Amino acid sequence: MPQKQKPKIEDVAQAAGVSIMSVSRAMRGVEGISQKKREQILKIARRIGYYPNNVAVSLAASSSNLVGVSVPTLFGTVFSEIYDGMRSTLEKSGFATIIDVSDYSISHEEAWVERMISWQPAGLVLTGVDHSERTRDALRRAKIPVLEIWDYTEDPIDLCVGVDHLKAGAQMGTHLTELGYKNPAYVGVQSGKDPRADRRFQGLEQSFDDADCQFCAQDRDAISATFEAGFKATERLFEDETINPDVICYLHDNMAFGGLMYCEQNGISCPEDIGIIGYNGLAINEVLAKRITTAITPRYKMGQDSASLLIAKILGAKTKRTISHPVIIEEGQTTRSQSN
Amino acid sequence: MPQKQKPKIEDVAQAAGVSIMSVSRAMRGVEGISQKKREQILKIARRIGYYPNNVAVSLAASSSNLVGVSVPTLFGTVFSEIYDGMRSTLEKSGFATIIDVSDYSISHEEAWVERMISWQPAGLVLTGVDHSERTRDALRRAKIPVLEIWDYTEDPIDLCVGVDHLKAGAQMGTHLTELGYKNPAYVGVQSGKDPRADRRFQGLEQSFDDADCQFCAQDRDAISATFEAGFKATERLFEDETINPDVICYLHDNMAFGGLMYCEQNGISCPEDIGIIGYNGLAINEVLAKRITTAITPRYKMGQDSASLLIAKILGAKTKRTISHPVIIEEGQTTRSQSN
DNA sequence: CTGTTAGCGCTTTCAC
DNA sequence: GTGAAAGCGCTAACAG
Repeated sequence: MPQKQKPKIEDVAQAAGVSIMSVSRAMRGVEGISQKKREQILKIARRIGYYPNNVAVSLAASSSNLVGVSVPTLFGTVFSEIYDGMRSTLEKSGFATIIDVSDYSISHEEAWVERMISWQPAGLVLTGVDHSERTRDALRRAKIPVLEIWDYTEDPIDLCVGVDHLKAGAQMGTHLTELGYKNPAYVGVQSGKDPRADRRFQGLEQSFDDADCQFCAQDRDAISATFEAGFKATERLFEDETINPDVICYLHDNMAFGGLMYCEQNGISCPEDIGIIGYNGLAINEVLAKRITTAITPRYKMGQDSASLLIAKILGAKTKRTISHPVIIEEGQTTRSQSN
Repeated sequence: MPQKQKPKIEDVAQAAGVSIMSVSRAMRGVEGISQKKREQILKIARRIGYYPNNVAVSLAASSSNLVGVSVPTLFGTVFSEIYDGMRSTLEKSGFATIIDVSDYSISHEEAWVERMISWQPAGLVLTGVDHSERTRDALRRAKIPVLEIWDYTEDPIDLCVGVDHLKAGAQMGTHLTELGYKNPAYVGVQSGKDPRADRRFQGLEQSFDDADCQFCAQDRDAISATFEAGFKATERLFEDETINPDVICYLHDNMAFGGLMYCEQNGISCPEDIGIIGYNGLAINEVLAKRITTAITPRYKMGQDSASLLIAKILGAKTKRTISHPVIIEEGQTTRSQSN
């Protein structure tokens, strides 16, 4: 019969006829107790429905099994997938995650980090490598393992697992110039909002520059990278008769899909009249008659790797500090060689 | 100059020349301290960079500002959107969320609830109304406010905000029979995996039954409701020449989109040869030439309402126990009247 | 291997 | 309005 009140460690100790320290050791699976006693205690704990109070555990041990994760958004599946990979791996090692959605705001992230540190988390995961000085300060002082994800730097606060977006942009640009595209347009969001997208854009620019081309237009009116924003931006692009791109580079597959839809619905043939390239390699691509040319990012895997690295660091194991994941250019049917 | 060590309440008290109790009261914004003193203390706290240790706060107060949220999946944007509405509302009231992804497993949920209770959360949010007896037991004993979301019941554990999926299914079915469809097929996932989808299916069945029709086929091979699963299931459906549906009801818009793609790529005209109906009203629909007929669920709003209700309950305010959100049938271009 | 003694940093309670 | 004392439930450090 379970008791009325929530059982505490003392109740287990009493029921088992041992000290609370023995129960503590048994529950945590640490050394310093005989195998026999441990099993007995665990059995009794289960019987009376005892679960350690995590709050008390964390206070006494001065650290919790919480990991704080800050992502800019949960829309668009990109961060959902990264997070999912991370969460499932962390969970296996007994960590729980507290999530934050910063909406791409550095100051939001800053406030969250400060609040989060009050939970004495075992680790913190931040998206990107752009943080406020105050955030860096708080992190430094708290001495908590910090992992930066999605973006890549050789010189992280602590650990970094991500994609070199500058390089990814350059790869895409090179791919396009090799196909013979000469007059690219760009569709994205407000400059400064998404640093990774901005870096990819720079990479694209460099590659095109190397081929003596430059962007004939940039549409950055969108607030977020949705299907509809891609559709609308493409509409604006084609309504302006002074520009005449041969390929449109979209921030993201979802925007690219919106753009593709605009073209199909307005008699613009792709890839004949216009090339389209996205980014990420999202699931929707799998079912399209005309698969979008894109750069595939290994999101779930990245999440898993991130978690492994962070766990290693938390447990004090030696690990590399950074992992850079390459993107894979996937040639779809929305681009083709221009040399005919 | 901030100190080397992480400042505690005592440091603030010393710096301000008051007792730690005054600092405690000032920080929490509770009564029992003069306005003047409070402001002084807060200023000093800010200056030396003091943040209350949440773990200690929670232990002493026997309750935390954490809210646990369990969702079956983060793919497909449905739960991301609900969660986002919830999170943003909770955050405004100072709550942080710990998320769980149960992968539609009741036993996973059970284990998580038990672990989560150890954090003395202010509240718990569970997806659906199907839980193990042991989960219900643990919840009852913990006396924590519990909110069930997405599904709907008049008799929740505690609070419930969601959609009546049986009714939603029936609405869709009635819509289809009124259009004159007589020979429906169903595409979903394994029966028992997603109780809400099963309930919608029942609703569909009832409506069709009322019109003396029944499902000519059901494809439930899929493990999850992805674009690709919808595509493949549709392929299987059309490869079987013995069945000849006039409309396919999909578990979810993503599957419906996959199905639509299969049709377009295989010379099957929609809505001429086959009708298609989805569920949820996802963002992708906004940019399609042929918008998918669907039932729109107010996901973000539901998240906000959920959070408001839970917060009210946590703060001890009187509120209604349940909110049922209606779905809105949106007639797209993938169905049409059959009476010609 | 086992148990005792001090806290972890804060809030509750109860004096003043 | 203010502060001293007594925990919240558990673990670290030590002693046996």
